[in-house]
Amino acid sequence: MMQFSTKAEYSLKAMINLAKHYGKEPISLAKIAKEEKISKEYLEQLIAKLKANNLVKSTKGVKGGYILTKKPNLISAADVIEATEGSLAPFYCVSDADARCCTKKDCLTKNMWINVKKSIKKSLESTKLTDLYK
Amino acid sequence: MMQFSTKAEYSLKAMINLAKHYGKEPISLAKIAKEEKISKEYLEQLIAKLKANNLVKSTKGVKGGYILTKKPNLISAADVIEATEGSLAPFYCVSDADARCCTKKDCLTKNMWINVKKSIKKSLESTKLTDLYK
DNA sequence: ATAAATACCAAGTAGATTACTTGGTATTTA
DNA sequence: TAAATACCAAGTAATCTACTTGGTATTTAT
Repeated sequence: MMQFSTKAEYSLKAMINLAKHYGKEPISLAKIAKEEKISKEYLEQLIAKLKANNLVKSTKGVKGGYILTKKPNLISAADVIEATEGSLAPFYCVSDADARCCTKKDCLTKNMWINVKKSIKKSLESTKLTDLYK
Repeated sequence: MMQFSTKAEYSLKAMINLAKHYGKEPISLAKIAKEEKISKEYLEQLIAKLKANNLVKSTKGVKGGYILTKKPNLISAADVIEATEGSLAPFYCVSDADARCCTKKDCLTKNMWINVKKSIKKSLESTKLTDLYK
């Protein structure tokens, strides 16, 4: 089955948590993990990807933690999910990472996957962090 | 990564193969498998699902094989992929099979997944077998 | 200075899933 | 009666997910 994994779920929860505290002091990973009921050690790996994609920044040491790099209304679900899942491509032949596919000039099936990918992207890009909490 | 598996790929290939021969004699699984370069034994499992979803019908014995139950322009990619992949839901909380999700009355994240699912479905439902070959 | 709390990093692992294979039985036609 | 087909159930190797384990580096409070 084609389903986003808990990577998408957990990273969205973490980003929503940070969005709610936007403008305040950094929040530690331990606090986010506890509040969102996610393994801290696993979330660590996901937030590393969010940082690599410039969605959060960190400060070390006591009182350290994470904050968003941008206002919550400027970060989309697509940004978050693409960072942690790696791609929004619903099929390998339309993934940037894995572009092996049929060699045909104009593959009709590939065109279909391109459309599916576009529609997924559109949905997720139009959803901002601010749309995910009230 | 959220990607459809080879189940979607193989079953689409098989159905396109059958669509091209629509109205003629049944085609054997062995022939489809050979032409599409798919393991016959694996394809057997996939075509069983297509049959269970009433997309193909079979005749046994020598000269036996498979034919489509409907005209190729009446069968969508969504029909085929849903039959073999099990669901088009991009996240467990919007899957019919697995409806466990947050207990909140109006979960904003769930609403997002509902929209994503709808847009995937729309793309795949609008693509008929006849759109996948010329 | 030192201890505590934090981020950061690399490698290992159990369980689930995918993509098959294996070894059959049942049915139909030549 | 033999061959070709569909149909069926169970086993399996490789891969992926969702972690865990065991550290190091940095910063603040005491």
